[in-house]
Amino acid sequence: MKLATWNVNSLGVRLPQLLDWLAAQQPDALVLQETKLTDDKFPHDALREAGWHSAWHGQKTYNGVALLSREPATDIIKNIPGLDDEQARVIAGTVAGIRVVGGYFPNGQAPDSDKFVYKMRWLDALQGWLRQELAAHPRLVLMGDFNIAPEDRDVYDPAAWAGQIHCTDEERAHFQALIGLGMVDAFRMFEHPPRTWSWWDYRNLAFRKNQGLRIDHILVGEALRSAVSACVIDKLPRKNERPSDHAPVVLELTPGA
DNA sequence: ATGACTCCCAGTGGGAGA
Repeated sequence: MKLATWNVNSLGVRLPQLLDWLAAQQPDALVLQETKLTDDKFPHDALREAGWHSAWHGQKTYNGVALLSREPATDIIKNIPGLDDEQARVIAGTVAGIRVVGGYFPNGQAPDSDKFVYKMRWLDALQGWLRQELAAHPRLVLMGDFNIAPEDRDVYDPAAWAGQIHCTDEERAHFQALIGLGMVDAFRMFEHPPRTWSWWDYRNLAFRKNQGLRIDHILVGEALRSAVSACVIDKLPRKNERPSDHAPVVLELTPGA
């Protein structure tokens, strides 16, 4: 079984690349972030014609998430229950017995900003909800654009980024708190080349120079740990013309485990 | 050369992303 996450930075722009990637990768489920489409503009017909079911939760201009799957997802939840949030950042559903939670975590902009306060409040709410969700659905996968680089080895220039957004102690503590709920960072279950990132700035030739961050993650509930057979970042779409600034992250689970 | 972005909605610039 293959699950994946991809921040597409505008589904309107990236739909052809998404269809190509789906055809090549054949995931069982894929969560998208930054669709940047109101719900009436979601391209469900084009996806359905290509063989994919969709659930989506969007808004104008910013944010927007979706859950695509070969089989229809059930028990769909949009946003964090109990959190009063105008921003479309979460979609969850059950696919083939796996509880799939897709999230577009707030950016936070700067540690001294109102947006950072919102990021902390959002992370608190996510943690509270996921504690319950994991209890109800131990076979859970949380994936998406976390906008957190968990460790210095997830940052191309840790000295320059020290204390900066994505790298603050507060954000990293929240990442560890999610792990503490009983999940594992699937990427770190395996060896990878150093300087493996999931995001590269559009500016400064960052991709060519491989200056990036690992901020897109897949956390797997402990009940699924033994089923995890691979977790990789697929850099290929970042080499497209007009790419997203993020690369997909892909998880493989052993069937029947 | 040590520079070099891309969305969106606006409306010929500005905010946001990370």
